[in-house]
Amino acid sequence: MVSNASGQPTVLTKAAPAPTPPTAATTRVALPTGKSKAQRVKKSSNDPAKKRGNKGNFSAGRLAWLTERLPAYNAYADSKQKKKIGSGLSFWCSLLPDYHAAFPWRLPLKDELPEDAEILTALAHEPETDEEAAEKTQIVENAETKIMLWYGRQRQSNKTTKNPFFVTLKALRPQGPAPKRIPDVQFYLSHNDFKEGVARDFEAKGYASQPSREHLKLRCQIAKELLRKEPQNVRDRIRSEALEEHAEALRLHKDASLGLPSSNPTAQAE
DNA sequence: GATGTCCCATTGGAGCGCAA
DNA sequence: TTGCGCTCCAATGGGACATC
Repeated sequence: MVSNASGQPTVLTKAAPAPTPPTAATTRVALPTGKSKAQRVKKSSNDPAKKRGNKGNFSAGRLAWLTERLPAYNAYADSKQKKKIGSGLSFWCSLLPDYHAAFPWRLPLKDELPEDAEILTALAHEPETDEEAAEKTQIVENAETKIMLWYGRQRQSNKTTKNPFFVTLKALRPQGPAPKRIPDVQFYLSHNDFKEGVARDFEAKGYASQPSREHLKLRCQIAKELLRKEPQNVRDRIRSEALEEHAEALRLHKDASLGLPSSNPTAQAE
């Protein structure tokens, strides 16, 4: 049995990470006297081994292997064809077996492939006990989860960092919820073909002398009554036009959320 | 050189939308 | 209904830097 030299987790943990006490990294304390934060000179290292931050889950060899297949993953993701893993049609159906063939399950994620063929064979040795079989299942599932997350993140970070307008477009996205469909009676009330009729009734009933805060309520009452008296084909027309208008409003909201240009000339001018 | 602090890169997990 | 893909956020590890 090959021990996990790099101490990587071999069990998938679904529970939330235990809260950790504040560390130097999480607690911000005022800088000591001397150079301010802005005065500090950032020195970016070209040496990947000396790069700041978390070193990640994968060895350099594995990263290279995964990176090679990133364009294929991007093409698969762009196609929006969601296929189940195991269906034989998913990107993962070919990638994951290839990965496990290239990197033996007993080799810790952060360890490089050994050059010695004998060691390689030993690392790929199939489990002999139930215990080992369970361990292999966990290791394989763990690795596959990490691989899928890795690809998703690579794709996301590429999209956001390669598009210079991403931040600006994001800021311009609508903050509110999607527009709601107004009731048919409200649509009827504001419809060019019927609003005059409502106004006539409003005048005829002498509602204009009522307090202005009551006007909207009274107009709605009239519209409700008039709509009820309309023939079925008119009521159907109102319903379909209201649905159409709502669908258009939803489409515009979605486009704006995605940062797409509006098809509405007025909105474009703004 | 040792120590303390900052800050970057990466991660896991939750939650949501949507296609199958 | 299921589960994949995506997004967001807090946590983590560790190099860079300033100070003593």
